[in-house]
This record gives sequence, structure tokens and C-alpha cells, in this order.
Amino acid sequence: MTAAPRSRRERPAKPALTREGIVAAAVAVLRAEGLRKVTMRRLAQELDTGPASLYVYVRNTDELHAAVLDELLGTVGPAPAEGSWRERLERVLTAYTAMLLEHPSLARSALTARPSGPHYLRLIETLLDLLRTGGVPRAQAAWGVDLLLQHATATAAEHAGEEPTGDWQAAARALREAPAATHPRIAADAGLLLSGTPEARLSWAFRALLNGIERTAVPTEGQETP
Amino acid sequence: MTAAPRSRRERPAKPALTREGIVAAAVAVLRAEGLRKVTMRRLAQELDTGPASLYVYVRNTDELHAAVLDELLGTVGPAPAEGSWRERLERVLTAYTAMLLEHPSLARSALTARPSGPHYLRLIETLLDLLRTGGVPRAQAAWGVDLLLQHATATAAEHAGEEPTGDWQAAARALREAPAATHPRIAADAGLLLSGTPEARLSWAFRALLNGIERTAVPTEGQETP
DNA sequence: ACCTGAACACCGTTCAAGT
DNA sequence: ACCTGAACACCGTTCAAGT
Repeated sequence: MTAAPRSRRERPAKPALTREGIVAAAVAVLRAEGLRKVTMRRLAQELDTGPASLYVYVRNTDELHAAVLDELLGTVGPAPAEGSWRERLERVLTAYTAMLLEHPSLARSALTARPSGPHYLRLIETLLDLLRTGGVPRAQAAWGVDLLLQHATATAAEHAGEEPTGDWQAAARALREAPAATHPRIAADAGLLLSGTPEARLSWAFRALLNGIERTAVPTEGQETP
Repeated sequence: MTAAPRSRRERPAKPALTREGIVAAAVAVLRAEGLRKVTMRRLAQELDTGPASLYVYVRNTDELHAAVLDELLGTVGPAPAEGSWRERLERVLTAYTAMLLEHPSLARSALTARPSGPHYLRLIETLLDLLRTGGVPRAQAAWGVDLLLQHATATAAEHAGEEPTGDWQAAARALREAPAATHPRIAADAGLLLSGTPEARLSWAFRALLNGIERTAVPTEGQETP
């Protein structure tokens, strides 16, 4: 989708520095080595310049990460045309989550640095439209979009920086070994707490969210901005 | 709750290094200057030693942050005894969220590094118990606890690292200025998308989550661990 | 065992100076 | 305007050596 490299390791005669070029380099490093390596210094090195030069085009590291996310958001396909509005909604959200799961650390960033690029706007428009199609009242649809996107983002973010001796192992163990005397509910349902594939849980969560959004009225004063 | 300092800036004759001492120092630095300053080097300096010494008691920075969170979780009071199960549930979750909102960057960490300390277990037990009191089926209660805690954590995490020229301002502007031609739903409902106080939205979200959890069945095979 | 100085391999950001 | 070298003020983690 972005410009193809002419050959594996050929330095392309130092292209002019542009914001787009910086973001493209950032995406490349992200895909190859993860967000942890997407640093000002590394990018400067990649672009054959000094780190100070990047600050002409990018305010800081956070803004750079936000720009990278917006770029990747473009790779998520359009909303499916078939199926019920519920199915379509779930499919759009699942596709978005899948994209974020390829770069969990970026999801983590997205939670803090709200994206506001064109691709993100389009996603919101799609979700809003599907909810309205389903007859969800306007205010509930508006607040619901936030809830749905937050769940998708947070779920992906949870998978950031795991891999080795995952401390989630410890959490599972703590749950399974909770003494029935002090934690009767956990002891009785530890299996259920840890059950289900990630896919099954994600699907269930989206459906639960949707069911909740549909039947929970927004307070009447909900009109002014914080 | 932890040992009181004898005087504001008196060096306490170099106390013996312990894991507890390190975590206590970490909590102090967190409260005073935020998580960004809770670094191995800074803590070593605070404890009058070299950074290498800390690695005897703490595997790495992530583990340290997790230990700090577990410590703070102890400051959240017990579940309220009065009110309906719904009200009590909402109050427990709101108290948890409020604690995390005092340290949003820690919430961000918690999303990745699942806490598994005694305080976290107690919170899960409480939530599970309240849901069962409300007659929510066991499997739904089990999966629901995750959803509720994730929302609390993610909501707090969203407030990490903002303060100055918040790029959330940009997101709000993008929403308000979306052209009606291409984004009719957003244009029509921008006000609603941005409406409501944080408290109102949090309360609505918890109630919507609860409503959804109550009436969304978990798939029947939901028994094995990933 | 516990503790440490020193080193390795990095960071973000700013500033004064150049073109 | 745009670009840069150099500097400032930091990081996490490891290792060989000490006690």
C-alpha cells in the first residue's frame, strides 16, 4: 500500500525529509521491530539525519505514535454489506480489534492519545450508522460507540509486552489457588473465570456491550461538554 | 498506613534494603512525582545505593510497577453494606476507578501487567459475589467481572499523560468539524458524542455493562482454558 | 547471599549555529 | 525556513568484583 523499497538494503540517495516520510519510516520500523524501537533517534538514523531534524515535522513522540496509528487504521477494510446490523457491527469491531492486536503496544498508546485522523472518523461514522440502523436511540448510540471502541482498544492493549514469563500466568495461578475459605466465589468459579478462547470472549463482550447499550437510557441532562 | 517519616528531609541512616522498602519508596515517588519518575535509578538514588542492588529484590521495572499497584489497591475501602446489589456494585467499581484516576499511568500499566495480589483477588471476589446476589448466571458473572474491571482500568488509563496541549482537544475538534456530506451521523450527533460529565458517563457505562452482562448468555462450550 | 561501581547500549528534547 | 551537531539530563539492565 505504501511505496515499495527498490532493494533490500539500498540507501535511496537520502530522500527529502517530510512528515509523510517520517511516518512511513515509523510504520516500517513498527512492523519490523515493534513500537519500542519507534523512537526519534532510531527514525533519525533510519532517515540519515539527526534527531533534532524530526522536530520540524513532529511535535513529540506521542504525536508520532498517533500518526502511525492513523496510518494503520487505513488498512482496515470497509464495513461489510451483508448480514444483520448486529452481525455487521460485530464484524467491523472484530476487524478493528484484529488490526490492533497485530500491534498491541500501539493500542496501548491509542488509549491515551485519542486518534482523530480521517480513518478513525470514518470508523465512528460507520458504528454510529449501524447503531442507528438498529434503532438504538441517538444518545445511547453516541455514548455506546465510545464504549465499543474502548473495549476493542483495551483488549488489544492488554496483550502489549507479554511474550516471556507472562505475569498473566501468575494471575491465573492466583485465581486457581484462591482458598475457598476466604474466596468462595472465586474457588467455585475459577474455571469459568479463565474459560473461553479469546475469540469467544471478544464476541461475547461485543454482544453484551450491544445489549447493554440498547437498553440503558442516557441521563436527560446529557447535552453539555465537559 | 505505611511507616511515617521521622522528619521531612532527614536521611534515616540508610535502612536495610528489602523488597518492601523498595516498594514503599516507589509508592512515595509515585505520589510525589508520578510513575514516570518511578525508575530503578531514581529509586536506587532514593535508597542511597546503586541501581544494580534493586535487582536482587525485583525482577524488572514492570514487576515493580505491578507491586506498586497492588499496594495502592489496599487503600480502596471494603464493599458498602447498604443499597441494592446494583448500587453496591456501582459503588465498588466507582471507588476502584477513582483510585486509579489518581494515578492514570499506573492504570495503563495495570492493563498490561495483570495484577494478581491479594487486594485484587478480594475485589474480584466482591464483584463475583454481588453479581451472584443479583441472580446473574455463574458463567456470565465470571466473564462479566473481567468486562467491568477492564472498563474501570481503561477509563482511568485514558487519562494518562495528558495535561498540556491534550490531543484529545484535537479529537473533539475533528468530531465537531466533520463535514455533514461525508459524515452525516457524526455531524448530526457531535454534541451527543462529546456530552456528559465524566461521572455521568462512567455511571452510565457501568449500568450498560451490567444490563448487558445480565442478559447475554455465554456460549455453551465455555469451559476450557486457552 | 547480598551488594556495588562501572559499563553497555540506549532514550527525548533543546539550543545555538549553520545553510 | 529548514536542518544539524552537540549537549543536557536521563533510562534499563548486566557483569565482574567485592564483602
